[in-house]
Amino acid sequence: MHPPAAESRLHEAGLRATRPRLAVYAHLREAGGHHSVDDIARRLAKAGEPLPRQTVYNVVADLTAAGLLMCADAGPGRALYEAAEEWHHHFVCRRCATIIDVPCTRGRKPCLDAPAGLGLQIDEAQVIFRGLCPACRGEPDAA
Amino acid sequence: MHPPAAESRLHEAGLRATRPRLAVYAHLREAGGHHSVDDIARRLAKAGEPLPRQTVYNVVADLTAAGLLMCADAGPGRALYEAAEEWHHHFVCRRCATIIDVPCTRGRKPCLDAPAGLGLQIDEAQVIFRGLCPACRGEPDAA
DNA sequence: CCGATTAGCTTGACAATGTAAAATCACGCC
DNA sequence: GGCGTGATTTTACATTGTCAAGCTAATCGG
Repeated sequence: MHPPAAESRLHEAGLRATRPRLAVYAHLREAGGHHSVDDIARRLAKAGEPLPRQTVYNVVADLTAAGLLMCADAGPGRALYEAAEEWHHHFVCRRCATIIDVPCTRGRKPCLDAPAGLGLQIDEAQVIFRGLCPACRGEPDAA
Repeated sequence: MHPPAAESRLHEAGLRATRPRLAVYAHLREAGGHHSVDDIARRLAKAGEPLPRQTVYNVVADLTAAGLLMCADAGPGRALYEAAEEWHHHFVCRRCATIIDVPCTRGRKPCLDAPAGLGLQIDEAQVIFRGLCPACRGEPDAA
């Protein structure tokens, strides 16, 4: 689940393949989904690889810069990271706050163009869909 | 700049037109742009209308629910609010973090459809554009 | 006009999240 | 083996957001 490719990709980015980095990356790949920094730290601690919070912040920042991780935009609040290969968007349920990946129609960045005339140079376009997930649609309007 | 319409709109939403609410709303309309909660509190304090932080949180939540304010998605971190009438998106500069409004091509929600087959009921789609703003494009790659 | 009820405001404390600075450790190189 | 750089760890701190309880003030019924 955590191919040695991770090491090469780190080296390509000029980063050393250290234990914390491999651990965070491997964990995100195995677990899948979207996780906050403290979430990652907690899970790694349970898995017998406790890392200081600050280290996870550093690792996550490095790996994101190296392109191994993506920071998932899901509205204000904590930053969520995921190990993703392909560019995609996110759906956030208004009721249960579940996050569901939404494949990008184009599959590459930027997948959407901003209106011309503003002089903007667009690198990427992240879409956040909001609404009700399948599970919450079925339930009544209970709080 | 803060038409009495604000009062009627509050009443329509079943809310009382109290001083804090009018102050926050008027300030956001006058100042324009995107502001965090503490930002609003600081500015109101300078303007001679100090409000407790918690009150601003309450007011902002109420006004957002009433449709007078919008919560601007601009990535993780603090929540930004703005007094907006029309649905639009945001551009965030990678260098200077400036936020620029991007008009929505459709102008109504949802302005984008998620792929079918996931069973999602989409209410709205917020797009975050990232790249370089006109000012930062001209500058060299200095940090 | 007076009291009861309710919405809203205020206060204080707290938890979560993110950031900064400095010390220690480990690897690669000479 | 000694040095220098990158990485990790530790410590401390600032910011952001939330919870709970009490108080104020506006509204409604008498």
